[in-house]
Amino acid sequence: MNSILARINENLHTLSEAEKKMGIYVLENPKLIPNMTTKDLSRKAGTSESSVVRFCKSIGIESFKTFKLELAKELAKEDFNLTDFNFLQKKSEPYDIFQQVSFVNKSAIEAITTSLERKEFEKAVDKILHADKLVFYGVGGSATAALDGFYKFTKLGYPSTAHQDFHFLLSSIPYLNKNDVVIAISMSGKTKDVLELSRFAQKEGATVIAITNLDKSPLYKEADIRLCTPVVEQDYRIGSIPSRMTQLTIIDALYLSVLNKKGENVLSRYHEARNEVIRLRR
Amino acid sequence: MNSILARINENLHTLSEAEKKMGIYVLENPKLIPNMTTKDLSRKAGTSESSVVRFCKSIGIESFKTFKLELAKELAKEDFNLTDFNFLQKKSEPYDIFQQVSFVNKSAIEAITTSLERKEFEKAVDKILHADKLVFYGVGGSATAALDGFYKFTKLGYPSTAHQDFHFLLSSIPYLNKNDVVIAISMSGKTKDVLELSRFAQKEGATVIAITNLDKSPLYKEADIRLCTPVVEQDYRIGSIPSRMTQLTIIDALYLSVLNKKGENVLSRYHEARNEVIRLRR
DNA sequence: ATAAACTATGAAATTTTATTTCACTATAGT
DNA sequence: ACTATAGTGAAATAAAATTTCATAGTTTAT
Repeated sequence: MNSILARINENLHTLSEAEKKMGIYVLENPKLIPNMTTKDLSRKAGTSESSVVRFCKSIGIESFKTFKLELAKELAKEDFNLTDFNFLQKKSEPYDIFQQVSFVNKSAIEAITTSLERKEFEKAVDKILHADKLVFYGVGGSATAALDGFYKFTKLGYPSTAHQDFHFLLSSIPYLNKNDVVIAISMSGKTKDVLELSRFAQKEGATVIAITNLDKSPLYKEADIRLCTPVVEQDYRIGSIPSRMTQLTIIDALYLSVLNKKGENVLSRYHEARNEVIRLRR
Repeated sequence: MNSILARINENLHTLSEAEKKMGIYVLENPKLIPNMTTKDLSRKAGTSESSVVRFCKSIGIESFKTFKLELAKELAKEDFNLTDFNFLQKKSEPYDIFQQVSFVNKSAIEAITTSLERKEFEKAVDKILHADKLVFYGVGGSATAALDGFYKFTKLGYPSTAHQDFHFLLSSIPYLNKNDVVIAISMSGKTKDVLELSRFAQKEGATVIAITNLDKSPLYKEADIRLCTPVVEQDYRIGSIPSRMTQLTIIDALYLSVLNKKGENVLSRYHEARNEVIRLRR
């Protein structure tokens, strides 16, 4: 089965009135969509252009253009359906599991293009570029990404933190100012600690960049800049595995973009540290 | 072969100067086209927006929009080709960098199949399944993977550690026994701390599973079980980024395999913890 | 050699399409 | 009954695609 259409079908009941009309029309005429405009589609589905755009966001795709593109691609494939997640039902052999998890991780990374908005990403890079201090915060499955960000941006010379301890971290927030950035990482966008921390930081004037699922969660709504990860199949066995890959890829992209923009200035220090690492290795 | 690209290739010599530039750019970067605008493409190809539109007509496609759509569909069908990593050379825009890093990460994961040996992987799963305690150790770029492993296997009820502090960690090694496992993570396989630790652990009777590049490094030679990551392009800008993805994917696969083998027994406790997490979220 | 005719090109204008904002409505919670 | 909130489409705005047009460079005819 087809993942975008399947996703629409599954979530049909969670959608609002106008969005449901959209969903039904799309499910009935998937092949027509890629050649339609928002106006066409809104007329056919009996809604408005704004609802078309909102519908795309609701099913986890950042824009109507991307929606059309992805749908076209999927319909083109039509057969290649390895997207079947109940592989863990039966007793699989370890090596099968390895191959499946590779596939899932790969697909998750592929899907980021559908959820990450270009403009938001550019805003994030720009903000970080001019930031004084960075705070990375994520708990549970998102702690890995926070640590990774902390590690990478420290290498670029940013005073950064990524403490796990919420109360410890809280005490550092009042020292943040307008040029400081909190990177709040939470798959669900509902994690209480992450939310509290980002609210507090905003109150103190810092900017909050959220790395979170494209979904109308509190964190999504409240963040200043949103870097969205795709909503992937939620199977409890896989848990946060593919999400963590997408979070990390976004961190990677931020890091490389900032490194690229900083240019030669930072590179010489970077190399200096690197050479020391190699020297100390022996 | 691919009909649109083939058509461009065949007719390249019949095209005018500006159109030829277009054709060459499209042939070199077909995957990027569907997400580009006329402006993007005209800049990259060194022509004007009008030439982009004219180019589409010249190769027999009525509009740029249709061109993008058709190209996307075709590429979706036969997705398997290029594996070239040297695109981070020039000054790129943030969003380009994002796309490139996604691609690199994806490719790296794909490549694990070529480096990870099935038998070694099965041995590793089996060993961990019967282990009493686990120690994850990795420094620098590999610290993320160590932390992630620590986090995951703790969820499965294993007494695990993943400390950063070498000397602190050393003091716990003499308490390891035959059933304990050290997962030593190092890209190069030459990192001094990781090597020392794994030698010490082996002397005390523990088993060392190495997650390291497929290469005749000291760690590769000395480990009891080798889970090899593919050797990917070593560009200092990308650094350890793709390697870290492969390390994490291996950890994921180990985790899921162990979870799967443990079966129902562990699942009930797992769910218990999970429900608490969800409850505490609100 | 020179003018006329033609061609290719990019800048700018126009049209179309997508996205955002905003005011209004319905509905739920107090 | 009164807020607060979510959902909606009309209208405004932004972005993207397409067309027009002036110009520069070629070719052709005389």
